[in-house]
Amino acid sequence: MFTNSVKYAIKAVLFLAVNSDEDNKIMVKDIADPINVPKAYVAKLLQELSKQEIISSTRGVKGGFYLTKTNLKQPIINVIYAIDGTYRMNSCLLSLDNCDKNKPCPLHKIANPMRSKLINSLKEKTFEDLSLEIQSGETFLPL
Amino acid sequence: MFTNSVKYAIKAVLFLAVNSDEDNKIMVKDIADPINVPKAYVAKLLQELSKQEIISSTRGVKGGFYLTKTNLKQPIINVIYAIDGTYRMNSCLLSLDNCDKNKPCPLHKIANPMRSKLINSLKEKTFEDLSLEIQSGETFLPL
DNA sequence: AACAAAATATGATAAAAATCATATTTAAGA
DNA sequence: TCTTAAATATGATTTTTATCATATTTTGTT
Repeated sequence: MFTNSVKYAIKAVLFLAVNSDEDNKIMVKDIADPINVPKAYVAKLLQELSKQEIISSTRGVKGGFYLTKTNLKQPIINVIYAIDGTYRMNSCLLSLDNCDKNKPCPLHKIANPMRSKLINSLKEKTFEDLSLEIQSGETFLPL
Repeated sequence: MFTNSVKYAIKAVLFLAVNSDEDNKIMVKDIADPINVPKAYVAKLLQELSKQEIISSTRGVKGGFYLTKTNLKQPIINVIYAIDGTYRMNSCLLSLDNCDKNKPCPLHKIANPMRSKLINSLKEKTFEDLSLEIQSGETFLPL
């Protein structure tokens, strides 16, 4: 469904959502382990997310990654688009370019309503929303 | 979502569902082109599906691939499981091994109901069902 | 029986994704 | 201003997926 990169990126962002803010920046080495992602790999992903202003960072001593209030308001789908691009999430199940409502592929009717709903949820739910659910113990961000 | 291999395999199976039967076997070279998949690639996939008895084949002169009545009764998910295995389709969106109803990951609530529905549809719909929809012009199996 | 036409088995190559490594730049503190 | 600790930029390596190629086996036909 998602690439490893996106999965890791989402985990990292949610970890930041729960554990960081402007006054509590977190270094790569303190993120990688708890979310169970190789350090060098997550470093690269965080750098990319930072460049795209999905998350925030400062370098040097006392630096690290963190989320601002503004960052927190973003929908989770931003992470997916930033790392995987938009095509993968939005293309037809069989990757037929001309598949649409008027000329649906055989899996369109089966899959599309659900895919649309999923995408909408991913556009609706912000980092903050998901962070609150984790903090309330409704959901879990494990190893 | 799916690998290319699964996409190609589904297209090939549906092409056979519409165009073949015991008396009308189709050679690899006559499948590859209409479904727009490299010949050597689809050959390998068809051989694998045949070995797993998802589809039927005979070799030698007048041979080819085809679907029996029994083949046609199978759910489309069989193709997915045969080519990609079961893990990819069934694992949690974040690939967390211990994600379940009791300890849901942050995306579980968003994604799982829809994923379950999709999987159920793929288990329900047979090759034959989809073939009939194509033949009736409801859906399309294009390039 | 010999030939030809098909799938099958096997493996080689190419491209993409995942992973790892490191020199450079920036910022804080002594 | 020097040192140190962090992200950043860049790219190398490994693994997986996608793709291609071919010798072997089987089956119908002559």
